[in-house]
Amino acid sequence: MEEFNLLIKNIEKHLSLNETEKEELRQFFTFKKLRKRQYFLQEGDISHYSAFVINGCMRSYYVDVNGFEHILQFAIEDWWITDMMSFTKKTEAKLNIDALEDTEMLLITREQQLKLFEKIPKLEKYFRIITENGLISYQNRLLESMSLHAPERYANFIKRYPALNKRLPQTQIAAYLGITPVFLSKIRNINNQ
Amino acid sequence: MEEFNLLIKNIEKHLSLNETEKEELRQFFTFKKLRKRQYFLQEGDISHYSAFVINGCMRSYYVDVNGFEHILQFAIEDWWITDMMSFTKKTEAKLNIDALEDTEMLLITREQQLKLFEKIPKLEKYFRIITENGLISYQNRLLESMSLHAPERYANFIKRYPALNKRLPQTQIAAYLGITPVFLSKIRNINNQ
DNA sequence: GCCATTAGTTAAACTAGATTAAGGTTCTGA
DNA sequence: TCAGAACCTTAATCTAGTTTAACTAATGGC
Repeated sequence: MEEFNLLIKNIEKHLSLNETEKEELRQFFTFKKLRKRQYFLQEGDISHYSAFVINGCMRSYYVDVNGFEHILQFAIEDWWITDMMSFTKKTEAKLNIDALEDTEMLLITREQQLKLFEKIPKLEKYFRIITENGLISYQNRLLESMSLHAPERYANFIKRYPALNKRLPQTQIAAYLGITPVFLSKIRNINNQ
Repeated sequence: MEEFNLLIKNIEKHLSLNETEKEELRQFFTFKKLRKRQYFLQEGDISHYSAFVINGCMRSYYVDVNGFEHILQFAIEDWWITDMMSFTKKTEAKLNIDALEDTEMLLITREQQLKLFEKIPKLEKYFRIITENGLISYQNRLLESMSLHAPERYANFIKRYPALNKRLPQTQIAAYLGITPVFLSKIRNINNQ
């Protein structure tokens, strides 16, 4: 199937697979489509799956006591997304994950993932690297949120994800930057003068 | 050597090792002591090592353009610390790491780590799990920094690390919470009334 | 195709937390 | 042992970003 090629390409950035391995790999994943606005995971549920996005766009976010959404991650094509805490420890998810656009993805359960590591041990390396990279990007995000003002954080966001800046509504970008849409509107306007 | 026992215990929380493996493991690590205030890593250098703390306390922090320090992580006994970006990609570190107390630790280089994975493949699992947990805690910290006010973040800090709250000077805790020492003083006083 | 919801703009009033400053205490190293 | 450094407190002033509100533009579900 066409969908697997993106995943295989992604894995092959880090290690090489022979044809048998590629064939085996497929058995461990299921394919799923989500409509725009559809939930992939809701707060309080257990995140049985980790998702690799083929196309479209997802987000993971936390809803605070006042009902405000705080976006931790966007995932477009070629990215992984899950609630890592819930996925690895089978605890109730604190995060929600839903689709911002119609989205296609490949899913794997934690159980299947662990079996996969036994069947094709080098995939443990792949997921270690993916996780290292995820850790790095959260660390970076935390660092920026502590040391930069909103206009600088927005400037970095544009530089890092120019496509997302055009593709996503301003409310979502504001919820990612940790500011209100009102203030993002102000920042954008100051930038345009 | 006595020092290795803590590391082995830590590994054995996640998988079991036989005596031969324990013996092999030792070859990959070096032992190091740091005096209080001594650097383990300076911004701009390459983080050749990842450190497992045996006793004492370290911190990783970022110094912003105005010279203010923002602490990303404290590491006391039984914790790992490094600049993951620099360690895995051999890029110039953005972070500084130094000792807040006299500290003893075990070090491993990235090259040795990768060799270790070949020699004892199940240790790749160990480091995958350690990295998953690191990712979870950064994710959690980001989430709190976005959705909670300083007094609530401080309350969580006390709950999570009661020992550190007593052990560390207020300046360091403030730099971890992302507030000024002046404001932390205020929070503490309001709490005591 | 229309009405209701969602998204964006602008501006005024407000607040969490920063900054500055001054005074007091506790560490530390030569 | 003592001088400078690091640490802590309190209070006044300031500011980045929020809140509220009133208006306009774009979407989408029936």
